[in-house]
Amino acid sequence: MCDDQELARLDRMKSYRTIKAGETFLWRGDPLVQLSSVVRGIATLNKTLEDGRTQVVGLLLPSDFVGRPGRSEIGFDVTAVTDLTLCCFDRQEFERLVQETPRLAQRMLEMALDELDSAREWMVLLGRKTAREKIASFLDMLVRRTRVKDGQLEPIALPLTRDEIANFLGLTLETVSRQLSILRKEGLVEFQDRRHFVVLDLAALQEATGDDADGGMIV
Amino acid sequence: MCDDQELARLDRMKSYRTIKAGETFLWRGDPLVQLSSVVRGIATLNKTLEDGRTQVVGLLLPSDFVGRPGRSEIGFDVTAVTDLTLCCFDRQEFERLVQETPRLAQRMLEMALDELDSAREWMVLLGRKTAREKIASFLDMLVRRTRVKDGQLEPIALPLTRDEIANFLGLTLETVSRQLSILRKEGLVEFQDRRHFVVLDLAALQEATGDDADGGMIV
DNA sequence: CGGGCTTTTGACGCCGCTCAAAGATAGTGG
DNA sequence: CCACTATCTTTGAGCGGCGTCAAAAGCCCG
Repeated sequence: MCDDQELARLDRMKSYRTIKAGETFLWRGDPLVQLSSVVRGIATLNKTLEDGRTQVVGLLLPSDFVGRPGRSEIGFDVTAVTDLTLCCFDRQEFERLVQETPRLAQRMLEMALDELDSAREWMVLLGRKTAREKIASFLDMLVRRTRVKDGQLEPIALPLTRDEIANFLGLTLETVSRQLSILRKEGLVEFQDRRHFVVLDLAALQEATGDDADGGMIV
Repeated sequence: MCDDQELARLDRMKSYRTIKAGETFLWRGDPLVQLSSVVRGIATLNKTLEDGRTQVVGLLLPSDFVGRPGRSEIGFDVTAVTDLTLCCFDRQEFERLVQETPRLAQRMLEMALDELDSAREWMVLLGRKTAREKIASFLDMLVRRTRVKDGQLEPIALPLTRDEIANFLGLTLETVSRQLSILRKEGLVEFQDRRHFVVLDLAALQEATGDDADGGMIV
């Protein structure tokens, strides 16, 4: 994340923590005593309305930051989607480090602004896209994420259940399932099992996102 | 925004610009040469899909920042809702200033994280709330914003047209109009003209937002 | 007074939600 | 190895909220 003797100091104050899949380990409103960053696994930031409707407002992948310096309360529930390993720091000590380390603050700023851009792209999806476009956008995002490593048409992991995807896209799990079936029947994608798919027609998939050519997720 | 001799330096590099209501003055994809902050008026960050559907992804009020340091391209269209006055800085010079001024970076970080929290609250609204709840949430946000100054039940300005509200909430202008009429007929609010309203029953309005008691917009 | 714009209201249709049931899949214990 | 169960997923039928299309009403400004 940074490259200096600050790393050494970060090193001394860090500790590791593991969480089992499915567990919500930070709750909105609780005091925020530790910050952390994801080492391994996937987590989501969620908010639930009083009647139980849930929206995922952030997806945390390895290297992503959890919690926010300069705030004493947790703003959103955080749930482990898979088994999770975190690298934790004491919040106040970390804040002190940020104050004394200009480059760390700049790096944090950069990360926050990137997340803000992603959140805004996601707002377009939530507010204006159809179910089909939402699903296509979601798959396209996964493709862009994994394409870096893979050559081309490798099978891609679908890390979330239908229900979790629904809460991510502002849909119901039934609609997610139906739209995935439609894309499959149209030959855009193919499933080897329910958690792994291959893109057969990337152009058509991106066409189905509703975005203009370059306009995909920044994520 | 900051309090030192940096201010003096900021002062020397700043210039003012005015934009007329309705004008889109920054376009997605254009090179980002100037950063600015809103002095007077209201602007929106928008993204438009290829078929014309538009989503407002940010509301810019006086003191809010426009553009983002560390990126060379504009990420979203920016439109003046009212007549607008901006205070502009050269981007590269501002970035240099940020690098040399730790406290400025920390302040920018704080602002970015606050915006990120608002964006996430907004994602819940866009993804999960009904039209009625969206409208109630919007009015409630305006109330919270203006209540600071006013004692209590002063008339509140509705700065956007029905169409702009619709693009903000992920609705159509007709639905916005209908839901406002319903809230009016139910006696929760009263309109003196189409751009100014009074809240008659704040408890009922907040009940209608769908949030739990404390859970409103952070904005 | 007249023309353009915003807003309201109505009628209707469709997309996605709800309710329901059956089909996969994985994990567990006999 | 095979029930047996719990969980996840698929698919269907029906409905309702919100979008679409259309027209009328209110408002601003010349």
